[in-house]
Amino acid sequence: MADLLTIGEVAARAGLRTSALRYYEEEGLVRPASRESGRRRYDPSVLHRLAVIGLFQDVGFSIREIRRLLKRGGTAWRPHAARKLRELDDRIARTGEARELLLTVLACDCDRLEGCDRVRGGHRRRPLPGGGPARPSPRTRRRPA
Amino acid sequence: MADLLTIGEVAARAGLRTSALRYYEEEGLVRPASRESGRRRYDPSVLHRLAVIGLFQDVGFSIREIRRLLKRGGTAWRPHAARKLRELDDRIARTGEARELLLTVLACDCDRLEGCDRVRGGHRRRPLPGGGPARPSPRTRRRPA
DNA sequence: GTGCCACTTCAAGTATGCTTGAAGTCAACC
DNA sequence: GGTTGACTTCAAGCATACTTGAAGTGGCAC
Repeated sequence: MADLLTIGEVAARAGLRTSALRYYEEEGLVRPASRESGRRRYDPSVLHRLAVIGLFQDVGFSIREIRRLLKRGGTAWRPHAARKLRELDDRIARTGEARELLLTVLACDCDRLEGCDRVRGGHRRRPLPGGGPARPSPRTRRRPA
Repeated sequence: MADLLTIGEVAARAGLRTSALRYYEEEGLVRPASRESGRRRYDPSVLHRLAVIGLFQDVGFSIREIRRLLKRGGTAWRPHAARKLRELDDRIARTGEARELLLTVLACDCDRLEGCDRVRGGHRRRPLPGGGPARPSPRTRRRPA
């Protein structure tokens, strides 16, 4: 059965621009689609992959990180994934803290956010000298149109 | 008492570069520091503000959004903060999903991530036509050095 | 056969969040 | 007085994740 999708259909269903799909292909996030007279034809399963990509992207992984996660089996894939898992735990904790902070200031009406005592301790970034990237460094996702 | 900090000291304690601090001042995230013969002198309280900024930044808010949140009292500040709160709830949920997904693939050793059934449903991006920004669009944070 | 539309490639542009470089200033130490 | 080191401003550069524009192609309707 040839229930393949055009790039326009995939884009519409995934909530992306066609340019994003071409970019993902170029970056190796999705396999190059088969062609019919030059035009891309996608297997519907690409939609699921795009959902996974979108999920990881939303939670702060860069395209290169996602590519590494999705290309299983590379050397040290497992430690990489495990590291990412710990990052997610960190991220969940920080997001909870931010949520608490926002709740507090929404509730207490105090004028200075700084006095709220909510953030003290535990929020320092790692020192500059050495030690690699200080943070996971989430990416910028462009909103469609 | 003049226990004010130089920009270098603030940077070291906050885990930032001095260039970031100047940038934050320029962008209105922190008030312009007082000057001593041209050089910035910071009140130590700026460290707490920087921690708050870092926290919100880490959980996906842009500098402009953070500025709005920290400049309380502007028109519609409260609805803005409330909206951000809902965004955080979304983000926490999605991060949890990503975590589950990573856990699954780490555990099950299956070769295709697509078959894991973990992400189906609920992960579509909003349709393109109208409706404003499809996503909160977290920012890129440069890692120091 | 002539529109038209969705597609193609490729190069260049955009927004965010900074960093880097050039050129100069200030205070302190020798 | 000279050098050093941390600072100053300003302009330009960079990475990420795409978008946009130009110029052309393929197939279908009329």
